[in-house]
Amino acid sequence: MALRDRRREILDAAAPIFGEEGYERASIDAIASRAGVSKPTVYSHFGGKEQLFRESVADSAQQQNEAALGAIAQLDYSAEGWQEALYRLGLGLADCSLSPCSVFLDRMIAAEVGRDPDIFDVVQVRAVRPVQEALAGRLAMLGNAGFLRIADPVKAARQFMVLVNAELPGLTVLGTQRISTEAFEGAVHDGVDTFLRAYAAEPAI
Amino acid sequence: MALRDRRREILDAAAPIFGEEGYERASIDAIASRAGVSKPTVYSHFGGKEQLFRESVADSAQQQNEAALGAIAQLDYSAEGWQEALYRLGLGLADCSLSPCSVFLDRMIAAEVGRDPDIFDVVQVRAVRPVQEALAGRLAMLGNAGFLRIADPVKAARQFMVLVNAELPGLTVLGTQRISTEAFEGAVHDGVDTFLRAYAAEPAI
Amino acid sequence: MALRDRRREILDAAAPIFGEEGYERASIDAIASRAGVSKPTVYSHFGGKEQLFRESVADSAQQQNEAALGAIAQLDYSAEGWQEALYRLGLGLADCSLSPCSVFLDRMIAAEVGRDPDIFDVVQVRAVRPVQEALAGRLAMLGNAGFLRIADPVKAARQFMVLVNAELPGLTVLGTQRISTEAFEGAVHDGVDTFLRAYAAEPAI
Amino acid sequence: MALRDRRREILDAAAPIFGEEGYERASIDAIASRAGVSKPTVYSHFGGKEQLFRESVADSAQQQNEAALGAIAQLDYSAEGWQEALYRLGLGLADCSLSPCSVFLDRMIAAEVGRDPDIFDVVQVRAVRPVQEALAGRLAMLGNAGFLRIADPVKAARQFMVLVNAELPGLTVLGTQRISTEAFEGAVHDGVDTFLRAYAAEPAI
DNA sequence: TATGAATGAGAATTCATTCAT
DNA sequence: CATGAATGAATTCTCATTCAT
Repeated sequence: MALRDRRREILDAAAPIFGEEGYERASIDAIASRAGVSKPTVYSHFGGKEQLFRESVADSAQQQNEAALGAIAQLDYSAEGWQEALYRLGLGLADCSLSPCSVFLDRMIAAEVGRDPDIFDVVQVRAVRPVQEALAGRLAMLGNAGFLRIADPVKAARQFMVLVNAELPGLTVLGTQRISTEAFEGAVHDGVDTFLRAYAAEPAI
Repeated sequence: MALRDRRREILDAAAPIFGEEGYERASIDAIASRAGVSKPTVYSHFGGKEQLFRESVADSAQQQNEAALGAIAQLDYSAEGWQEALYRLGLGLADCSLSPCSVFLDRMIAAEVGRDPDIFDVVQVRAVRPVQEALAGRLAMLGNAGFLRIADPVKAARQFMVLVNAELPGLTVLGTQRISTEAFEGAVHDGVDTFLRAYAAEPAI
Repeated sequence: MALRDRRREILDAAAPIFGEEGYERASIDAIASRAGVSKPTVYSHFGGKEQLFRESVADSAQQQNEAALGAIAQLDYSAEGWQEALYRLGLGLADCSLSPCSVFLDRMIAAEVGRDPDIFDVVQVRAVRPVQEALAGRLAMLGNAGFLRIADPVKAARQFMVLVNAELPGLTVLGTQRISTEAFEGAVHDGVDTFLRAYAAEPAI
Repeated sequence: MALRDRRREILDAAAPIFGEEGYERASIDAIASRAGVSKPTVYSHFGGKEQLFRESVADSAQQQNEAALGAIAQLDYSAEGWQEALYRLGLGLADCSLSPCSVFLDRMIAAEVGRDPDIFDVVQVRAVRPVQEALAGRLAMLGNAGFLRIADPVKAARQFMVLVNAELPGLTVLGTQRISTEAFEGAVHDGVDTFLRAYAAEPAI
């Protein structure tokens, strides 16, 4: 039990420090101190900085995954509400992208992919791909239902993601600045709009 | 003469090292050595690591800017060729996004924006915004010509950019892996396709 | 145990190196090496060069204080021996002034007072003032006993100190050169002589 | 001419920088810049930092010497005014001791005597000894005139110097702090008083 | 197992000094 | 002569990592 708790405490301490400072600047000292344990304890649990980092990334990817899947699971594909639901889905996914956890992941893979290409795969496999596939599945359902005309649902899912997030990096300085709700919702709305215009079964909008 | 050359040599040495190692791991020693000068020479020219980094980012942004504007300048908006030209433009811009210079910029701003928020603005002002506006101008011309229906050209330009690049990070592991020409062109094509479907004046495709 | 020992070992190594080389030339490397520890150990115990220097100064002031107070405590102010005792006191205090510890202090405060005015106060409070006051107290006793005529004992104490030490800097090149016992005793004797002539209750000499 | 001027300009720039920063912290860059010349010019005139430092010390010793000799030369040894003149002499010499030039010398010899014992001799020969001897000569005249009873005039001169300066280091933090005229004159007065009591031909005071 | 103490390796930065012009 | 540019050497300081307890 204590062992499991220690691991969690250390991971919970590591993520924000890695996220804010980056891999190099993050010091084991700071992480251990924030977790309330001593440095050798970190080593006995994780083996070293690199492994701690990987586990931290994997852990954040897991959380990110769960949050995004949660948003997708709520998508309604009934005849009346599907468009409205797609806008809400866009908001949910965009919100995930601005979560500290996701901002952390984006920074880490950008910064460390050169040093450790594995983390890219880890995040792809644990977070990006499952979300894309879940989203693709939902879009396919809308296709089957005749609302959308979608040849390649996975590709469409990726395009949905980038359109929904198209404005956000610039507005939030890569997730480091807060943004008004109106600006946020407007930006997401525009992305979903374009997606709908491109994929609507009939020239709806 | 020597002065200008030294500066350039150092900047040319700094960009790939910062790009591959990240700010922290990049050592002035390595940069000086790659530039064929001694460490104090780097200091006398740039004052310190942080300033060198900023100048390196600004310099890369400039290069990125020029390359992208070059691609945009070639856009043809005549009646016959405009669609073909838009596909070519997509390829050109996507190619810019995979250039070492652009990969360097993306990694650096993602990784270092927390430590030094200014670099985000520098890149926005020097590279992102001018390109967006030039692209927006061209899209607006296509709108005026009656080919596209575009309410907000700047927004459309951003969406064009993200659609064209939607698949590339995943395919190239954030620009660190080579990719086949076919895969590259296919990915870009899909992005332009979706853009055209969303913005075409008549349901052309 | 180890902690206390390390501190002491480092302080004992630092004082002569600071004393011989001065603050700037003294290198943490040299101090660590002389103390038989590694550089980071010095940093973990003292935080940095400046703090180590201050602690070293304070430590030397403490030692200097104890040595000088020891010499003063032995002053006899009985009727028969008081003059002889005053000569011996002069020798004792002058001897303190030539101790490595005192030479170190004098050099450091002279050299570094501009950079760090606090060290002057530290030495005054920890070493100079207590000694002056102890000496003043003894001189006042000699005054009360009718041997000396002393209006301001603290001032007299300062004058006693400078008279006793008047010749020594020149003879010992500021404490860096050895000196014969005769020369030393003669120099001190002259200072005490003058003091006695100035303060004797009756024109004794 | 220009050569001579350059030397003077550099020496005039060097003294305050050495005095305020100490030998190690003083940078040739700063000295050259203050003198309005370039670094190699300093080297061509003085050969190196160490030599520049020595020349700077010798130069300051010369100035110190002249100032002190000037004060001594004014000593009146007529029957009526000699005591008053001795007080004025004390003030003059103490004033010299607080001059920037003298404070600089004191700091430099304290700080650098370990590294370069020659400078102690230079200052002794050029400044301390001539002043002591001039003062000794004047005191001897007062002895010959029957005002003072002085066995060893040089020793008496040294004692005069230390008594006159006894309080000043503590009051001025080794010359780094200003002091009120009253405090200054009082401190000097006390020193001369004690000197007079010790050396007066008759128990005058 | 958890820790206080210690360290080896490596980083940025500064500076006296020297050429080529 | 005077200088702008360049450098080799040295210094402070930090950090991941490991023992002895």
